[in-house]
Parts: sequence; C-alpha cells; structure tokens
Amino acid sequence: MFNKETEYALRGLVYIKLQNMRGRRPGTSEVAKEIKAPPFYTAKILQRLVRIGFLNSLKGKGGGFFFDPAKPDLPLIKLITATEGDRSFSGCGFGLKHCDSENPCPLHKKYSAVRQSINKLISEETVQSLAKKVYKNELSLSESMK
Amino acid sequence: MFNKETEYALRGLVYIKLQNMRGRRPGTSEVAKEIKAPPFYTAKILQRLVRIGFLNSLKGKGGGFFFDPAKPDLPLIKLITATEGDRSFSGCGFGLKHCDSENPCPLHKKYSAVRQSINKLISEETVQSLAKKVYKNELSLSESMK
DNA sequence: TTACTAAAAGACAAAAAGGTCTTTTAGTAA
DNA sequence: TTACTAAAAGACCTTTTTGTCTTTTAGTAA
Repeated sequence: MFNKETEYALRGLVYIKLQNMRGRRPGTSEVAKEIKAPPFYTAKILQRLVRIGFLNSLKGKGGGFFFDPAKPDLPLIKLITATEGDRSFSGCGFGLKHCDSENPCPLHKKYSAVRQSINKLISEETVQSLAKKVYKNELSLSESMK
Repeated sequence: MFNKETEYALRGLVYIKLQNMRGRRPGTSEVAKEIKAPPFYTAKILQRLVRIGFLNSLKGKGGGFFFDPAKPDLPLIKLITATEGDRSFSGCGFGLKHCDSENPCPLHKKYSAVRQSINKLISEETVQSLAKKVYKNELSLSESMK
C-alpha cells in the first residue's frame, strides 16, 4: 500500500505519540527497535520529519522525539504527500494525463468511488487518532510487526 | 496506483484487444507508440505476458500480438498479481505481519472496507471488459495518454 | 566546564525498478 | 529458398528506493 519510507514514518510517529502520551520522549534507536525498522534508516526518516516540521526533537541527555501539543493533529494524507508525493491516490490507474468524467479512462467511473473513500480515510485519520486507538484498545504494536 | 510495468501492460493489453476486435494484430512498436510507452520496455513486457500465457504472438510478416478467443477473459487482479505480486492491495497499510480482526492495526477496520472494494473492482473488470468499454464509448486512448 | 548523550548531516552502498539496445530465432510471403 | 519481418532472449545501463555508517553539532546533567 505505502512505500517503506511512509510505512516506517507512520509506525514511528504513532509510536512516538504513544510514548509522549505516557510522558516519554523516545530516541531513534528505541523507535527503530520498537517498530522493527532499520535503525539508521529510521533515524534518517525521523530527521526529515523534524525538518519538515511534523515532529520536534531535543538533543542531549533526556532528549528524543516528541509532538508539539499546541500543533494540530497530523492527517495521514499530509504525511503520505510529504514522503511519496501526491501520485499515490490521486492519479489515474490507467495512466491518463487528464482522466476525468469528460475524458475518462475505462476504469474511471468505478475507481473514482474507491479513490474517494481512500482520500476520506487518510484525511480523517491522523497520527494522533491512530495512537489513541492503539492506547485505548491496547493494540500491541511490537508483537505483530514484521 | 500501479507501478509502471503494470500500467504499460494494462494499456498495452487493452490496446491489443481493441485491435483484435477490429481484426488486427499489432506489433511491439505499434503498441508502444499508441500507448505512449518506451518501445523496448514495452516489447520486454509483452514478451513476459506471452511467456506467462496471458497473450499469444505470431512471428514473421503479418505477425503480432493477439488474444486467444477460446480463453476466458483476463481479470485485472491476475495481471496485477503477475506483474507486481500480491503485495499491493492485500497487505496491511501499517506493515503488520498478521493484521486481521483478531490482531488489528489501528487502520485495519476502516481500510479493510476500502481494500474490499478495490479487490471487487479488479476482480470484476477484465482486459476484455475494459476494451469493450473503450470500443463502445469510443474513448480515445492515445489522445489522453501521457 | 567536563563528560556524556542524543540528534543532524551527509557520504556511501546495495537492491529494485525502469529502460535501452543488440543479437538470435522463428516465422511469412513471394 | 531467399528475402524480409517480427518476436524472443538477454546483456547492459540508469534512476529511484532502501539502507548503512561516520562525523559533527547541540544539548543536558552533574
């Protein structure tokens, strides 16, 4: 569904938010370990997310990653767009330049319904809403991850 | 949505079927040109499709690609699975090994509805059904392609 | 201010996807 | 059977994605 970078970013952010909710600020190696992702790659991805402004970090002892509580929740669509561009769910499956009701590809009609529901999903859900679900329902992340 | 190989394969097969309906057997260069895809790459992809058994070909003068009319229609899901494996729409967006109602990721519930509708779409539609739509509705393929 | 800790930066490398081109093989038509 | 045509095969290359590692910078705590 998503590429690796997006997948690691998503898992990582949810993990970080979850720890924040528990009053902790995890570091790169902890995040990587818990989400079962390559440590150095995870570090690089988290750095990018900080640079973009999705996430905050503190250096030095006791440092780590955290979300600014003052900021609005981060919708998945923003994360996905940042990591893999808007190609994923906005484009035409057939590869048409301008695929719309005026000039549709043979998949257009049926696929646009699907695309809409995907866009709804990734617009409504946020890193924070997912973390809340994990928290509330005690979903085990580390157990079930690759 | 799909990767390049799948996209070219899909466009190419629909184009071939369309020409077959008109009593023609297009060759690699014609297909590549009409679907706006890299010629050599298109040739390679069509070769693979022949080897898999999705498509037939004839060498020599008057040769080209064609579908065996005796064979059942080719559902998109078969094509997609052959070109990019079953990872695309079957996997968990979160990256869980075993993501199901027993052990769900926080996206599971909402995403499984979407996934189902995608699977329905690509199981119902076939290369032939798409070609028929193009034929009937006179959808212009080449005009609107990249 | 010293020692330690942790993120930031960026060079480097492996693997996969995407794409090009040449040579070979198999067929058709005259 | 010769000339031509078109697919088959496979070597090779480029770009993107994924991943690794070292060095630097910035902070904390004592």
